[in-house]
Amino acid sequence: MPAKSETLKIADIKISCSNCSLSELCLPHGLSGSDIEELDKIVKRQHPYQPRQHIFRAGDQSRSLFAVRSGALKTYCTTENGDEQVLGFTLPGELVGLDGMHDGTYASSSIVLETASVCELPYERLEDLCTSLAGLNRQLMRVVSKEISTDQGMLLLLGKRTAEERLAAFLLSLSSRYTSRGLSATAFNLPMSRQDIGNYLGLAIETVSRLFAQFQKDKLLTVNRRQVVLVDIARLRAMVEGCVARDCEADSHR
Amino acid sequence: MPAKSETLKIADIKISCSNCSLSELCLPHGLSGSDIEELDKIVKRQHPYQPRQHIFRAGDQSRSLFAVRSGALKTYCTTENGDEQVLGFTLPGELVGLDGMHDGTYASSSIVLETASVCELPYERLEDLCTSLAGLNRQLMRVVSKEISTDQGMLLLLGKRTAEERLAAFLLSLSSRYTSRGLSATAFNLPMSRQDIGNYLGLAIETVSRLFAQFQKDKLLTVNRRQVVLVDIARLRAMVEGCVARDCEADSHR
DNA sequence: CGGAAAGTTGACGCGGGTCAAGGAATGTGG
DNA sequence: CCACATTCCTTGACCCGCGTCAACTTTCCG
Repeated sequence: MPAKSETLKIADIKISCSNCSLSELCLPHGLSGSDIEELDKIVKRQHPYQPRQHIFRAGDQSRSLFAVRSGALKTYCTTENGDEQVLGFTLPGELVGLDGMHDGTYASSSIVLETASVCELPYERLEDLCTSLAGLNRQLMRVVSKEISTDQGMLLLLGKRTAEERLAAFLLSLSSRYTSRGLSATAFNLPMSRQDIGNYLGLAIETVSRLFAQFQKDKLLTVNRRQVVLVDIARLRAMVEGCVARDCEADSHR
Repeated sequence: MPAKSETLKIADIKISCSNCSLSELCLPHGLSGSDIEELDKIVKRQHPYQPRQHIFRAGDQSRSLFAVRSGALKTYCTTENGDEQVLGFTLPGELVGLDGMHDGTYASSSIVLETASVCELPYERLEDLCTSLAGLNRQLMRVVSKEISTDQGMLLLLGKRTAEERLAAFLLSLSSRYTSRGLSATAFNLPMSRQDIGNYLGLAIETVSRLFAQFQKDKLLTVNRRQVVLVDIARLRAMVEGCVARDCEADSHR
């Protein structure tokens, strides 16, 4: 299919790390212009992935990191029982596949929730580039280190917080992530189902549904299926007040 | 105190990465002999830390990774409310401080549970070394990536598992970690209090205590304060059967 | 020896899981 | 464009796992 590769080339001309609006959130953050161009050379860009397509699955040979340019992903793993644990949601500018570097296979799976454009970064070429660009190496470590901090924040949430606090924290996290992408802090669409939210927060789907209803009754937000408008962010913040780790509020500053 | 630095020098002669029995679990894993010697040169080794001493605290300027050579650490963070979430326990051969690399301060605190010898690895020198030793860079990524997988395993445990399953999984994890350090898989001392265990597993201290009693009644183990003997590992395994992620059982293979 | 910290055990109650039923939105084939 | 199925979401009723409170014992340490 020769037409396909031509389409790809045309796309490549238009899209690069240097003109990507997300570069400040993504790997290029803090790199010099020429370093970004080097990085850009190893990025593979493909046709958009459709909902329910997998970027990779747990157990697959792991060869690449993936940066999301648009859309939304869900990362999860599966137990031998067959039940699923949602590990996180990936928004534009964020990376997935970090957990595949330690033993050659991915430990989790990543599936598309909303049609997504994704940049693929082969480990091997990334590694080579890291030896020549110290800044890239440092930035990669930062991203990975931040991932660890985020996961540890989730441990706190799951270990200590009530259902109410968990949902409030979840909504505020989404809100601040949308904000740093230039979107509304108060009105957004949830890319994921109640099922996914409940699974992620360690709650039954019915509990999530009831909490949305209760939050609406309490005039904290309005919600209609996946459309959410946060009405009283201050009170939502108050609910999770003192529930986030000190010196760990990375999400809210960036 | 000139005698002090002499003591250190003598210790340095005796202890190095190349003769460390933990090198296979630690950063040197997979490195060549000469690479290990390079790594060894940047390691700072200090006097043992005593129980209740901090290796670092959340919010401190972060400058180093730390590798535990003996003893045991607890890593935790604190909310603004003042309550604590235990994030993990560090045994010999394991690293702490990975979460400090992304913004120059540690996101968590690390405190000594049992008198510990610790090797300090300054980020800056480690970074330099990574550009010349590709193997070290790769190994560092592996360690970090594994940390992410481990944390995500905990998310599953906290999100989906009953109190019983959590404690069983915790004991089995300790058992396998002791095994890979050449210690008994069945008889060991817990380096941490019931408080710490409960906090880590998202359970009340009373629940932990009751579960130990119940496990003992069920002939799964014997326990006397911190001395534990796992009597029926097979049944303990059965309890967490299907509760661990597929393709994620890193702990049990190494 | 005295006080504190750590651990155990029992009684009780609530947060949130489970089960069940039904409505609303979306997809599918005729 | 409609009938039907399916998925997603909501709401109510029930109840159990585990947190909370309290009392007591044992160990630790100055």
